Amino acid sequence: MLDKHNIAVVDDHTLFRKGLISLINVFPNFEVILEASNGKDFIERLNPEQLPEIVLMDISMPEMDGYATCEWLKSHYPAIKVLALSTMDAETAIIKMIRSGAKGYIVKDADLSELKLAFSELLSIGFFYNELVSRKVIHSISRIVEDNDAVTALQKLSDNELTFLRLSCSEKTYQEIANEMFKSEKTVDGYRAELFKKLNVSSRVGMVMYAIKNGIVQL
Amino acid sequence: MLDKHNIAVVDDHTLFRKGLISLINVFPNFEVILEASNGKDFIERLNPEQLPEIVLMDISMPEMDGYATCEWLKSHYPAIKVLALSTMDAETAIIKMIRSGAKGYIVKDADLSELKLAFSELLSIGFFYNELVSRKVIHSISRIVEDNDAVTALQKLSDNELTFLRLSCSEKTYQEIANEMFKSEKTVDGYRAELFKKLNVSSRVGMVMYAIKNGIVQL
DNA sequence: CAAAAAATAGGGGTTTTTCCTGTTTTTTTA
DNA sequence: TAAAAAAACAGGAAAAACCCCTATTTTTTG
Repeated sequence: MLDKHNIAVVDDHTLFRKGLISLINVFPNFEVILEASNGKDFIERLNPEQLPEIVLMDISMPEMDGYATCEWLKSHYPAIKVLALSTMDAETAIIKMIRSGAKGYIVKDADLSELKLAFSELLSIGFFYNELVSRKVIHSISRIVEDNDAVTALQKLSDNELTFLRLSCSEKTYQEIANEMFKSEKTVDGYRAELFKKLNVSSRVGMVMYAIKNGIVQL
Repeated sequence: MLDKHNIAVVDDHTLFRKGLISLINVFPNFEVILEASNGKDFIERLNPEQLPEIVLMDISMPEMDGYATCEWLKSHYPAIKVLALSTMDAETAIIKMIRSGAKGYIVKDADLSELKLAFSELLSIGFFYNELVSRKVIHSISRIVEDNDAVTALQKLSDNELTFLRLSCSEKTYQEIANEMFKSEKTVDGYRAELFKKLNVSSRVGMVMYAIKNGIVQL
């Protein structure tokens, strides 16, 4: 009788999670021992007596997203391998997830055989990067510096800058935004200038697109 | 021995589709008889000898999306009930899908019992709208006219307007866009004015947000 | 073909955005 | 608590965006 490998599945979409689990449990040598709907939930449920070897983790989740959870795992349980699972094949998401410590990346429209392959590779050689990911990574090497800026920029925005940025994603004039924030128009012009520098943009449109791209505002 | 109800599942994310199918097949009175990765694929596989009663359909898919497929079904097989399945709980998506003929809407983070309930309701009373959807629908009633504009506006944009709109989603000035399009700045100013009217916006930022919201440009 | 519609372009104006340069006020920190 | 740093505010000016009106030219259509 063989020892099954323990898997955890973290995804906020219940139907997807349940379905994935039922698929994995059909594999003869893998078993899902833990499921959670987001990073916070996962950490709470994590039992040190029975740790998973592989965590299948979605990127975008409420409460605590894939990046943060991956970072947490890296520092608390470095032996646990994270396989990032996402609909996005966006370069930035892949890079960011790998930076956060993910050992592999698989898109949701992959097929079962690829998932199985990913599991095996993770257990044998410790990582799994298919062609898609490799291509994206190679393509991004030239842009790593900018990406880095983009990733860290978010943390450095002040509350006022963030509020201003959100309000700018509208048809309001800066004058109207100033009124809404109970600030002088010259003050918000300062926020604008600061944001242009921090986000590396040169127009309000660029700023708005940055905000949308990085989920600072939702449409 | 009971007759199982036939279900079709249309979703481009293979893992999700396969998982969902394995979940549904556990239901004693439902059986998945058809799976497809997008609308076009679905129509090709559809066998008039054995039609599904319910089609679980994703909204955003390559080749042919949920809206178009739903419209096609409405005119070709009006008896088949579409249950829209999406990660988005955006009002516009729900409304648009219902307009296209979907008989129900369920988000991907619903749980299994809700899916089962949706199936039963579809078969018994012909539709399924949970509170989430109802709330969104009610909230949108006041805005149906505008939504209607938004839905139809897309078809009415000329090639030049579309090109201009896409180019506007950048930090280029209108002058630069005019050069790129080999048009006078006054001409593109005309496109701008026309787009403001058609999209019902009053600033470039509003125009850009419309374009992003409606998938005219991708980030 | 002639009328209508759409695309192109211009003139000239106001408002908003962008970009300088500063000063004053508040907050942080050594 | 005094110095330093950060935030708020401001004048002025150029660039860009926005707006209204008119006038060709091209395309569509009855």
